[in-house]
Amino acid sequence: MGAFWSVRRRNDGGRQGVARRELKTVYDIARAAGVSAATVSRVLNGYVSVTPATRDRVLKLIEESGFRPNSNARRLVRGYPGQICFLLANRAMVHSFHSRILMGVENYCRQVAQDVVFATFRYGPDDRFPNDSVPHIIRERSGTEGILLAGTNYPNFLHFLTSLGLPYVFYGNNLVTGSLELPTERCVCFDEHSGGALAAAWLAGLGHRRLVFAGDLGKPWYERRFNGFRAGLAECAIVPGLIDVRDAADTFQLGRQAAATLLRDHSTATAVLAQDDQTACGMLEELRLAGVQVPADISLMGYDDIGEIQYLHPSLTTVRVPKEEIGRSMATELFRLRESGSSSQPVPLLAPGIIARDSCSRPKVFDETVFKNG
Amino acid sequence: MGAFWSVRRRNDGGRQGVARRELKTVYDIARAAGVSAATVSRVLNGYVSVTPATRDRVLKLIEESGFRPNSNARRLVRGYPGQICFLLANRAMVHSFHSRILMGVENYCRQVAQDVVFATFRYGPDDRFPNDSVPHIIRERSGTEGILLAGTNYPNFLHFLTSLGLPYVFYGNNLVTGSLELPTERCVCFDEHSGGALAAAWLAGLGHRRLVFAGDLGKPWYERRFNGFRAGLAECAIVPGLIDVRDAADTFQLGRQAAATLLRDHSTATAVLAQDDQTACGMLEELRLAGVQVPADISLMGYDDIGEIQYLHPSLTTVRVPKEEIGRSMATELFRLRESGSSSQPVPLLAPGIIARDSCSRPKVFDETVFKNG
DNA sequence: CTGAAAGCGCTTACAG
DNA sequence: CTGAAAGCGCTTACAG
Repeated sequence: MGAFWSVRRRNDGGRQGVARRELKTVYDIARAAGVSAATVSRVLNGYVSVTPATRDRVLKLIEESGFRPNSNARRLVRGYPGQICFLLANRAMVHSFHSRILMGVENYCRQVAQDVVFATFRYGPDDRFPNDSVPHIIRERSGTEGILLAGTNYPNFLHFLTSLGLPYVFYGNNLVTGSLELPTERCVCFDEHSGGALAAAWLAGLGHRRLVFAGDLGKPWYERRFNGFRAGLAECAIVPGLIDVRDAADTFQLGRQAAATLLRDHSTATAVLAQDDQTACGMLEELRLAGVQVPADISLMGYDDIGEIQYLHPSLTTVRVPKEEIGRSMATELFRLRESGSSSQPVPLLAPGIIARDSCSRPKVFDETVFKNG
Repeated sequence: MGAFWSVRRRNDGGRQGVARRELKTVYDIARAAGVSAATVSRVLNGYVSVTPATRDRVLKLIEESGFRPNSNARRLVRGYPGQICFLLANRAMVHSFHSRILMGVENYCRQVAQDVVFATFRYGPDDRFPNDSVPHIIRERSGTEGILLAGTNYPNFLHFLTSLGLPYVFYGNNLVTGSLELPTERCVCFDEHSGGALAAAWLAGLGHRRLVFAGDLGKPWYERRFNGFRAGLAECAIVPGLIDVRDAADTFQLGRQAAATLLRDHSTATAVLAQDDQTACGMLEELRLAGVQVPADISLMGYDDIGEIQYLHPSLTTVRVPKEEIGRSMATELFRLRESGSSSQPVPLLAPGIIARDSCSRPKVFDETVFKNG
């Protein structure tokens, strides 16, 4: 084995940058090419004001020697960091939802040659932030263009970043503001309310008249989904039932509890919107155990469109959330912030959609009055 | 709303670093404190050779002004990057498995005050790597301490990094070497073979005598799992059946196909080890559709311990893979590489374990001969 | 214990 | 089109 892994380290003609000599700085290249460091720099940066002959000579040396410019020197002299920080707050893991946001960020940054620093941070809504408690990248200046705040956040940390003069953009859907309104500046959101309304329209369109929302209204984001759902149904003169579960160990368990409540207290319901996909998974499980068929006996809809649910049986109809787009939008917004100085106009809300799969169908007892009233 | 978000930006006594004056460099601090920049630097770096009085004066200025040192200047002069790069190769997303590895990396790096740059990269096993095709952070020098290679990788890229003189450590389990042996240097692996053997011992211990492995042996990592499984069973004089499916759209579908084959060709089997958890999910689904009960009719075991499967019904018994530990080990190994110059000794294999849940039980027809022979 | 000075490796006016 | 020189903001021998 050693053989193979060594053998291939031989000089392969310079094509892959095996060092012919030690040319580590622009001065080394300059000396070898018989030009000044300034000229090497110009070639490196693609300035047109360089004679082709000179340029070729320098380029050849660079390629042969495998020279790569020192990024810290570049950043220091250019005055900008060339990096942004994706900060996942108050989460134990990169779950599939935030993973997609991260991918959106990374994809955009790759195109604009910016590095993405990944960091995590846990804090409470009333914490202060002594210097040694915050992520390393925040403790120094010019380490990052700014912060992309994902995960769950509270106003205290946003204020802290403001006081630091550190630009940031946050994922707004999971910001906990208490009784305060969501700020619209530096905030990237998708329209949770209209996602709920879309779900309402979808289920009502299938002919459902007796609908229920199942979720934890203690969380503002779920409350917004419910409000949208209710508003959407109001247009069809329908008032949804509500199963508000707040004390579950996790959202899957919450779903199971919600389904138990559903069977007990809402036995005439023909369709349910769960607060999110994971909750819907829990409900599906509990319904199965109870011998209730989805969608034959009841239609079940999720919210988020996490990848895992397409493999459920039945596959889950859900509200699509533009996760990659959220990431991309957060990144572009941060760079726009730099250009335009301080806070620009509010970022437009991103629009959700419906992913139709197998967990929703027309209700068993089709109610003609829907169309008479509609 | 605007009110709230502005109001809190007022000076809160300097505690949160609201700038009293513009003190942006060590020279500014030095002038204000009546000392030299060198002394400010000493305070910043915690040197003991500074008079308490001087130190306090400087510290006070730093705190009041919210001064943070320029990280690029520090890195340039110190000569090390203060960052490492987590490179996810040939993957469309951060799935839960790699997400846990990333968390292991980030957790460790946070403790040692290193930033983690997250990047993705797609390439083929025969690609060359012209400068503009590789991730930005690789194109410059001193941008990173080295590369942590996760995802699926091929030797050509490792050789390329070697030729660049860029230190790296790779996640070995998903390295595709063709017919070549896995290198042990710079390689962090968990012991896939022994995970398979553990699964074998577990199932045999439950009394199973007719067992099957379901997976894609075209992938070396699944082949290693199978080999371990077979070796483990050999100790009980059992030869497992094999369902080798190679043409599935994804591992879930692969599982469904495998289950169909199982029912058709291995109807006497009492236990199955799936190549991974996702495959087991597919099998579980297909078995359910066929009216086969798990574990009553057949025991089913996964491999990986991804978080999603604990909510399955029945919850899935699986092979635990130390994902966070893999991440942590990759990071420590990279820093060790820097200390000890070039390649140190091989990294020890990380050990898998068994997570016992509900999908495995004793076989319906308990075969006494197991104990007679064992 | 502290300061003056050099230096990290680039880029960019400023001249020519 | 090209070079000499200054400067980005730190840290670190070297003196004292």
